[in-house]
Parts: sequence; structure tokens; C-alpha cells
Amino acid sequence: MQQKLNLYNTLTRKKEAFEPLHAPFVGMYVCGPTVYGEPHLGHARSAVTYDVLYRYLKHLEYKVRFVRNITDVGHLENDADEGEDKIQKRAKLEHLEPMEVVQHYTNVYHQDMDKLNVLRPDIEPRASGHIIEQIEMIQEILQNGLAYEANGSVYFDVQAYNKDHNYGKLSGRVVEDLLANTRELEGQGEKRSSLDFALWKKASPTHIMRWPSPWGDGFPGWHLECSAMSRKYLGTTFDIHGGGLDLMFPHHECEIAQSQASNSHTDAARYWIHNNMITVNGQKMGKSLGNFINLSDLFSGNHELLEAKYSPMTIRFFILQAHYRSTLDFSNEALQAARKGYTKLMNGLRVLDKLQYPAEAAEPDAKLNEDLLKLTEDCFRGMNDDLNTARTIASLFNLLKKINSLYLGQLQIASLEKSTLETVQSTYRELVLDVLGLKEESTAHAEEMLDLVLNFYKEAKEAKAYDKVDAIRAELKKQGIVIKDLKTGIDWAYEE
RNA sequence: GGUAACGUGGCCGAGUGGCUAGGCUCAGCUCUGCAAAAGCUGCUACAGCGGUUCGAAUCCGCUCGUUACCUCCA
Repeated sequence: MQQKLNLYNTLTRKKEAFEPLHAPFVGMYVCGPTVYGEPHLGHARSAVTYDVLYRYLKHLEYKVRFVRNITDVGHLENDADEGEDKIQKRAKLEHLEPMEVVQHYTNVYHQDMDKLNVLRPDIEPRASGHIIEQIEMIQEILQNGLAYEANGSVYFDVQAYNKDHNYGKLSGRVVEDLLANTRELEGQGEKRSSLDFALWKKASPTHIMRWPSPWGDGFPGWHLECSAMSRKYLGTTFDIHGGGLDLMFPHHECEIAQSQASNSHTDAARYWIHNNMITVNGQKMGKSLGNFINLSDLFSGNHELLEAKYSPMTIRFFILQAHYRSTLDFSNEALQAARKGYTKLMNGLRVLDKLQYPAEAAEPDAKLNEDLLKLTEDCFRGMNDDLNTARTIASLFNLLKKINSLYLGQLQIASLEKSTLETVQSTYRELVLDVLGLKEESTAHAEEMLDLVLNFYKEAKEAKAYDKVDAIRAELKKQGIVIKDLKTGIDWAYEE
């Protein structure tokens, strides 16, 4: 089962065998959220995608350092000079300190990701905590002659850079085409070219989030944080850089340019991975379209597009049932199908635990053994083929059919090799729980079940079936629950 | 306008030259006191038209349709 993990690298537009720079160590950087609003389904897709990559790399016994940033400064509403910082805008609206906004939405993001069973990254750096590193990087780029200062701001000189480098290598853009087709935006007077992007922006007198710099008070450009922080924690070259497809241009293109133009002189990462978007009725779910669905809405079912509420694991399964590079279309029907599929997979987990290898083996069934082992290999084949969780899940369902048949006695456990059964059990458990990161979501409510038991208790008592009454009492006591026969009725309490 | 994708059966969604993807839905069967679960079987798939090939959903061309990026977005 020693297959290689292959990943699609946007830089080369090919699937490539994954070879870490310094095995068994793997460095992985993913663009995290800008914390100025509620996390939505798109955030979930990105987070779940890289969570599975992180989990799978760990499953392959790599020692992974996973860095995912929190953008809390510098992300402007638009590229024009008067573009307002997203965080600051929100802070003004809500009469809060910018850092209160940042903290609030960071907390919400963490809570929602926890619900989705997304593992926390090993390092979660914030842009505002790395101003010094960003200023250093700007100075390097200035010294290398690939940036210029203008009126207290510093801009990256794309055309100067493009003489010796290829600006556009990641996204397939051509500088000449970009120049010919760039839309005219207001207030780009300071820039030498419309393609140039800000490394440092001068803060206007009313701008709250500001830091001193060699160029006066200001704040860093959005693209810079990722370059500076990935370098700090993962080195000048690291293995994997991930993010949403919409960040490929300009954000990731700029990251590469900055890293090349600084003293790092690298593309930063060797494998650039991009997850695709969630669509609603075939259209991208986006802020500007106003058709995005927050995770809290999905969990509560409180949204005009939602016919029901959908649990975190349903959403996780929904995301995993598509390949991460395909668009994934939202619909109630699809979510409801996902809920059933997820439940089926969970039920399989319990069935699996009940399969016991019998004391006496029967006539071995070579074909059945072979089939089962092939199915387990198929599960990994899907994962290794560019993290194709859709294929892995399909294989798991195929495996599950056999598991159910074994459970029902339609296939004989005894006709299996013991090792085959063990492989089936470990493969299913490891993939579902550890790699895909699905977990059981109990829909049963303990108190309601307790009420049910108390009703039986009451009936037994009325029928004077005291052996049954005593048995119920004894069983509940094992759970730390005592029954209280009150004059007013039957109640319960935790045993003290 | 430039660039890049995509169009698979009722729905979602895999699949890059020949082997049943899978899930959900629907119908039937087995099991069953009734049901459920589970198993089995079935249901008009590969936008259209050409071409390459012994053979194409898969490669090439054209047509139609949809989308994404080029502005903030995961």
C-alpha cells in the first residue's frame, strides 16, 4: 500500500509527486480569514480542504508545521488610495476598537471551525503582530531596487520586477495584457503603474490602525503579511502554500513577487495549492453578490435559502464529497443527501466495532479477501490522487456494503483472513475519523431518553412489577442517576 | 475585451482512451407482527455536430450554453 501522494501544483499546472524539502518535516502555509465578518460556507471549504491535507500528511507520518494566518490589518476595501481598511470600517460601524472587531470575529471563526472538527494550526500569526518583519521585508525590496516610495507609501514596482522575473507565473497572467486591460481606478496617482501594489500605505490623519515606519506612520499592504510571516515561521522556501482560488491573483502572485524581490529570492513555497469556490445556483458565493451563507445560519437553519438546519458534520461531509478543485454547488437537496450519506458512514463505524473474528476459521474465500483488500487500497488511492476525497468516500461506501453484509451474515467473517478483517477495520476507522475528520454527532438527547425510561419505570410501578422497577433503578444508578419517587410524581437527580 | 475553466443519468458528484464510481431520490424484491436499518435489482448519463482511433464521457476542431479571475472575497 506504499503509494505516493500526488498534489496538483498551480505553479506547474500538473499533478506532482509530493516530496518534502526536508523529510520527514513538512512546512505548510495557508491563507486564513480576514476577521471582519462572520465565517461563511466558503471559509469552511478552505478550512476543511487544508485540514484534510494536514491530517493526511500527519497520517503519512510527516512532521507537519501548519501555519495559518489571521489577517487583522491592511486588507482594504479596494485598491484606490482612499480605500478603507475592512477592519476599521467595521469598527466604525459598530463603535468598537478595531482590535475588538478582530478579537470577536477571530473567536467566532475558531468556534465555527472547532464545530467543523477543523484542527487548529500549529502557529496562527496575526499581521498586526508582525509589523517589524514586514518593514524589514519592504526594506529588502527597496534595496533591491524593486519598490519605490511615494508620499509616505511604498509600492512594489511590477514592471521593474518583471524585467528579470516573471510576474504572472502562478496565475498565467502576462504583464503586457494586464497593462492593456486594467480598469481605470480612482486615486492611483502615486503609483507609477496600475499594476503596482502597496507594500506600505501612509495612514491618513483619521486612520486608526497605524504604526511608525521609516516612511512615516502607516500600515502594511495586504499581500505582505503572508510573505513575511511564512518566511519567519517556515523559512525562505517551504513545502506547501494553500488558499482559495480567488486569492491566486493578485494575492498569491504578489506573494511570490515579494519573496523573489526580497533577499529570499524564492517562490516561497514549492507546491501552490488552490481550492475552488462554493456556488449558489451556479454562481460564486461572494460578498459582493450578497448570496453567501454564514456558518451560523447553516447550523441554525435561519436563512431564506435554507429549508432546514444542517449540522457541522453534514457540512463537512458535503464539502468532502466533492474534489477540492471543483466548484461545489450549494442546494438544500445536496445538503440533505449529504446528511444521509454522513449518517450512513457513521452507522458503519458502529457496525465495524461489532465485527468479531470467530474462534474457528471457515473455508477461506480468496476472492472475498482480495476484494476487500482492493477496496481498502482504493480508499488510499483516492487520497493519494490529489486528495480526491470524493473517490475515497465512494470507496468507503463500497467497503461499507461488505461490512454490512458481514455483519448480517450474508458474507462470512470466518471466511476472511484475520488480517483482512483487521485491515478493513483500521482503514475504515482511520480514514473516516482521523483523515476525513468526521466524528459522531449524537442526535439523541439524554434528558429525553431519560424521560422515556422514567415512563417505563412508572408503568412498571403501577403494574407492581417490582423486579423491573428495581432493575431500572439499578441500571440508572450505574449511570450516576437516582430516581426520586415524590408524592407529586417521578423525578430524577444526579447521584451525590 | 484579455485569460482560464466547465457542461455527466431526477438531484449532487467522481472519472483523461477499453474495466459497475459513489451518495441522495424513485420503483421492485429479500428480511420483517408493522416498520426501520441492511442487502439485492432496476431507472431516459456523459451539451450538440464533426474528426482522430480497432475503440472516446475521456484526445482534436467547430457550435451552443454556463462560470471564474482581471476590483474586495475562502
